[in-house]
Amino acid sequence: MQSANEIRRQFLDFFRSKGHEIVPSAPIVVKNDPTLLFTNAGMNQFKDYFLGNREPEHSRIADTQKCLRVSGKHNDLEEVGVDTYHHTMFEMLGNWSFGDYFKKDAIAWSWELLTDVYGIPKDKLYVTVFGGDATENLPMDQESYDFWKEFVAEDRILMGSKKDNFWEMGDTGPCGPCSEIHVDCRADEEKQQVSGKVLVNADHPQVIEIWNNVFMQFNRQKDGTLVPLPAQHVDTGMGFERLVRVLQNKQSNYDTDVFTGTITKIENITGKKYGYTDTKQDIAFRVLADHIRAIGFTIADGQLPSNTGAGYVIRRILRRAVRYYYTYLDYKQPLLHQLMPVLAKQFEGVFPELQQQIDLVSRVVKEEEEAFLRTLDKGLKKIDDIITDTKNRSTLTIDGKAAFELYDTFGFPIDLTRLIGSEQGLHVDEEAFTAEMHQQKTRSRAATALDTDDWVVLKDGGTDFVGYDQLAADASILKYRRVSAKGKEQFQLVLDVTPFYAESGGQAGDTGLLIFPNEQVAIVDTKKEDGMIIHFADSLPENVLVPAIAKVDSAKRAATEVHHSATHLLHAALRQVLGTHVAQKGSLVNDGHLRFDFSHFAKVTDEEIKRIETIVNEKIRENIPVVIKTMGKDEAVALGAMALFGEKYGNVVRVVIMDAAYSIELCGGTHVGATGQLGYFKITSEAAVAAGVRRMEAVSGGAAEQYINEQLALIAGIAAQLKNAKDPIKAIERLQEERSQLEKHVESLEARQLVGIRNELLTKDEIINQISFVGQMVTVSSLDSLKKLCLDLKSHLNDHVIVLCANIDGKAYVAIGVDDKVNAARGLDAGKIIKEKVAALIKGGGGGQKSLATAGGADVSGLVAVIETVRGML
RNA sequence: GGGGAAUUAGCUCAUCUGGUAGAGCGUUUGCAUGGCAUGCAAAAGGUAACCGGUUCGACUCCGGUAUUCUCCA
Repeated sequence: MQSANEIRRQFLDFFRSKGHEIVPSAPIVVKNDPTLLFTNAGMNQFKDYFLGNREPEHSRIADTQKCLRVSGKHNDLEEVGVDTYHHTMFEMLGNWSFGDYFKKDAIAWSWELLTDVYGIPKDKLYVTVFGGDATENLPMDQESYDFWKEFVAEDRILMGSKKDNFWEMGDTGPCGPCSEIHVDCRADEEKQQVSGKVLVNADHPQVIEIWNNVFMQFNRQKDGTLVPLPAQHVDTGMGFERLVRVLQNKQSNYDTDVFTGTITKIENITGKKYGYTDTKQDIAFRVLADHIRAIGFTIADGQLPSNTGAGYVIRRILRRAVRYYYTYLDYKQPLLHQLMPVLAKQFEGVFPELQQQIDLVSRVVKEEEEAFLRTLDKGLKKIDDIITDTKNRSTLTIDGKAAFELYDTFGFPIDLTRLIGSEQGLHVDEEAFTAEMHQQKTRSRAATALDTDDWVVLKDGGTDFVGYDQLAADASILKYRRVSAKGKEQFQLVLDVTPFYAESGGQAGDTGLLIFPNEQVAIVDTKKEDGMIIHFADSLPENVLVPAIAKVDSAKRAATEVHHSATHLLHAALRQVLGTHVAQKGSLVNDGHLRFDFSHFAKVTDEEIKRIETIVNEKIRENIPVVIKTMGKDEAVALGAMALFGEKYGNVVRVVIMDAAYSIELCGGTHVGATGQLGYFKITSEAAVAAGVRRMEAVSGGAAEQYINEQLALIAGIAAQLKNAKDPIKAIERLQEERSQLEKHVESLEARQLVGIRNELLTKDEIINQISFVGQMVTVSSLDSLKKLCLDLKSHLNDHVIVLCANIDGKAYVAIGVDDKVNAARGLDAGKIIKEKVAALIKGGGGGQKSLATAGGADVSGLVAVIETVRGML
């Protein structure tokens, strides 16, 4: 039996032998594309070639691409693991022709690979071709049909609908018919009963599509018409996991050696056995085997779990995995991180990025698991309360609102609530739960509602970016549009020539001015979208057709460049001081400061920070010229340039060098001319952002100078307050020490004073009707002391009624204590006495308990009457 | 970006509707045992995140700030 690794190798070898260039997988995490969080198809990284925005370096390419799908028509996260063939992360094998070969070769090669190389019996295969569509006026794909006829019996060539066999990238753009290959994996007796023909494209688990060949031959215009493309392309995708399942003759993707390694490991860890069935326990095995791949490779590509965007998707996948092992494998500690080494080893030869960062990834996963297990623990406590409450209300329905609160506020999974409820014979009010969920979604959408007008196109063409060399340029507007969010209106402008740097690689977008003959428009930000440089403005010029001078705010740009160059110096210094495991995990550079996230497993000590600062400042004083070159990627790597995990680089890269022996980085940002321009560098903070990831913030240039001045002013201020003590720190320590001693002293004095008053009051005890009565005016400093005094007296007198009155800062205060026995025998209640009798006498309010109550009021003259009134009640 | 929640002793957390801030673990001390594991007893430890308001009285109610958690986008 061929192993999965051999099968993958054979695919790549086969297409290499047909003249294809084999390229690495693009990162699974997509950056700088707001429409896509993850790579979800093999062609993603080649989109620009099909759109004609970029020229491919090879006309024939093949690869295996890491993809992730967590939503879509057939791929809901909650379904993964339940069946035997859906996945979150999967590999897509693909071969591409960019204006090179077309239908004939693509069809012949796919047949050759499947039947000759892989040896799939021909009578297991069916193919589909596009059958035409009358409403679109599209003919049937006769060409493909004819090419297939050479290999396949005609009754195995099926006609497909537009839905299944016509592929489009979007509403407009390249599109064309496609041809799929399906495999019938059923047993012979089943095949005799029902022909595989009718099961193709019918969601049968054993009759499955394994390969899709898309033939891009049209371009769809905005008006919906189709124009033949000048260059025709081939885009194919073969699901690797399915292919392996077919070749290894298994019923389920999870029975192939793509997954058995991790499943065996899970068996070892949990002591449970995988049983190939649909029990919850077996589903849990599949969920873990699937999810661990998605989690491992996304983190290796630099995306940490978080509470927004792509990071939130990873967090959800990870938590679903935890939920399954926690509930169905009865394993209550972190498990996923233990699988990571097995996975990394398995993919070492294909996707080495996981093995290279195995410590970091395992650590991040473990920490994330621990955090969620804590969340579960807290939720379990809360759900106990909810169940008790439900039972107390003598109903079997758990309040939907309560279930939602548990989910929404405490992150407790709703399916666990259902499960635990059902163990107690309860069910969740699903309708109310869904209603709450709906409200939450509506609220969020309303808050992020973005109203975008259509582009108003003035001129065709692309943008020429000149910002590396110039800070001003003559420019005219190519197109613009209005965007409004939450009542704020903005305009986006695209220029034919621009010196404005769009936010990228952590460097903030430029701001500046568009200077027209009669007016100026402020550019408040610059960002990239779909490869366009978009300038944000709060208003439009009167006449959008007039050329302008586009002028970048040069002071701000310069300050930003200082921080960007400082980031490179810092990165190199970190690797020198902490070790070469330090890799960039995120970066932010603007005119005010820089922020740099990097992998490292311990707090950076004060001493290390000093050494890092020293190195960077030495490099600044060396005044090293910053050399920027474009060169081949291989050449750059050979020079020792640092490239980032999870970044996709073209074959020609921009390299920033600050002393070839010190710092060489691939970077598209803008920099100072020589390091001396940085002036000074200072780290302002160091902290953890996630397991194994630290964050440093620093300032350089003018910002550093300002920072130092502020710090010095602060110290001067402190010293002045301390009367310029020689050692301010010691002076503060002494002050704190003195303060706490004084506090203790005052406390004990007061306590002693209260004891004195108490003893004196005890001598004034009168017996009235067998009740020990104390009613006196006292002098104390606070209501609290009055209360304490009353409590103290209570513990020294049996069968007591105590009334203490005080004038504190001109306000009247009363505390009344009644012995429990007196309360029971005579019905005297301190709280009631205060409310009903005392409060009115002193023109105030009050209350308390039966045995002790307090009141306060404005009228001090009423206090004598208070004592007499209570005496009268005995 | 929007909603919800949490913040109390060194740690983990109680304190039902406003009315005397507690427990377990840990720490210290003493006692028991030749020593250790341990057992018993006692003590110390609090600006209830921070700021403001309502109230006779606020850990508790209201507003703001900070940090953390969580759901949605």
